[in-house]
Amino acid sequence: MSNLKKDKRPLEIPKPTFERLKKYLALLLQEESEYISSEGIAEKLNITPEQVRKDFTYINIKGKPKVGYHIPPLINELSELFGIGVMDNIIIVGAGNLGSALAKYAGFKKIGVRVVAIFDNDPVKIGKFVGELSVLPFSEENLKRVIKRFKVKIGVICVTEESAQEVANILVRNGIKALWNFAPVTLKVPPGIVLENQDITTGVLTIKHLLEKK
Amino acid sequence: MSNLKKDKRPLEIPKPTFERLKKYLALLLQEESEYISSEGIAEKLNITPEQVRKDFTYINIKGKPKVGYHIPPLINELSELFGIGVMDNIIIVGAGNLGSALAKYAGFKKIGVRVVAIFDNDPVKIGKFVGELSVLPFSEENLKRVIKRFKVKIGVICVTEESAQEVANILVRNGIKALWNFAPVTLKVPPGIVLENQDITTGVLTIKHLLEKK
DNA sequence: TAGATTGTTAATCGATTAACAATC
DNA sequence: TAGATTGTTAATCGATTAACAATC
Repeated sequence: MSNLKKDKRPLEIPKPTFERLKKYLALLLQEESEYISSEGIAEKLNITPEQVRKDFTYINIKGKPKVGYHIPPLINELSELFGIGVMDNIIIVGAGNLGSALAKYAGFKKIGVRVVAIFDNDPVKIGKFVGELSVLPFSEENLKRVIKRFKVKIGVICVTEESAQEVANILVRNGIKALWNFAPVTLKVPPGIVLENQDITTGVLTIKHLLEKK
Repeated sequence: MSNLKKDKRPLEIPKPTFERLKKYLALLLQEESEYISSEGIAEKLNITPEQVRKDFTYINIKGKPKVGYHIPPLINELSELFGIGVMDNIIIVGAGNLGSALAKYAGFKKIGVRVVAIFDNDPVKIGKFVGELSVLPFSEENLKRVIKRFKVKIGVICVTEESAQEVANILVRNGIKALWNFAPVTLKVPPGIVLENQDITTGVLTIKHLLEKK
């Protein structure tokens, strides 16, 4: 366990800090140099170096004055925080363009994620290959088998908004513990199930708002 | 202009409020009833009704005690805030699965966004149709022409991380004012250019972190 | 050593929550 | 009218910023 202060009280990472830590990790994974200063990080993310240093007090790393932070251990520490060391098998439901894009996404490996199956109920898509995976029919038997065999905890929803809730129900019923939802719907899930909505349109709303102000 | 208080001082919408307003809008667009209470909204988004009411003080709407908020005017007000009334033409660079998914995404209309062109430099993809659009060769001439003709201000980057920065440079050079970046890279853009990074992996990091704590 | 950069504490700022009055 | 729900002000809580001491 890493987030202990000297006095041994574990401390909760504030939400905003947590979000920034994700950005630091993404940035560091791209970095090629060996060391980086708080200033270096701050600059690329449009925040202050003080912010960066403060955020780092929540994880167990030390920088060197005059040098900055050694990147590899920093990546390790952040990786541990996000549970990247443990490889999680995930399944994707919906083999449309979005589902296919995710199934083929190369960056998952770096963050401890492996796509083990992709499902669809469109006969045209079933059996076709998406990257190295053949599209499986979305039946409860198939689902059950895959989830059991690969100990899958995370299900990705890439279906239409009309089917999203039903798919969510089926996944949860078959033992999925977390849903990563790309459909533009507000899903209802039982307590204890982790739900992460990845609303793809929100970004463009921010852009429109910013452009309007000019 | 809508965000004035009684005393006519315009007031900045706090960032967290702004983010929630986006969620309210997404939710309301799915809603079928005519009225909704702060409690009704709060429940679906796992926040408190007080939060919702407080947030609404930043926009120009009034609810009715005992009834709640009338959804249509609420949607209008939020739409105005995000500049949804004005239709923005956007172009997509990269006709892979992700670019294609976006090009075909039906929900854009609702938020005042229209995809007018999709580019790629892969000869295999050029000329093929993605929805109703034929993939255009990614040349500066084509780009210039489309941007001028459709008054395009927003460019979407759906290319590999290797080409993303170069594509960004070319878009900006040809008059694009805002970039919506789906490539997992930290782009550098000149001041004045709006940059919105849509890092698709961040969601799963949150999931992994939450699952780990159990 | 001098200087740069980290790490930490204190002060400020801003957002959330609580309480309650207004109102349909 | 009574009751429910909004709207707003004040109190609390939490995050950011500033200042500076520690250290390589």
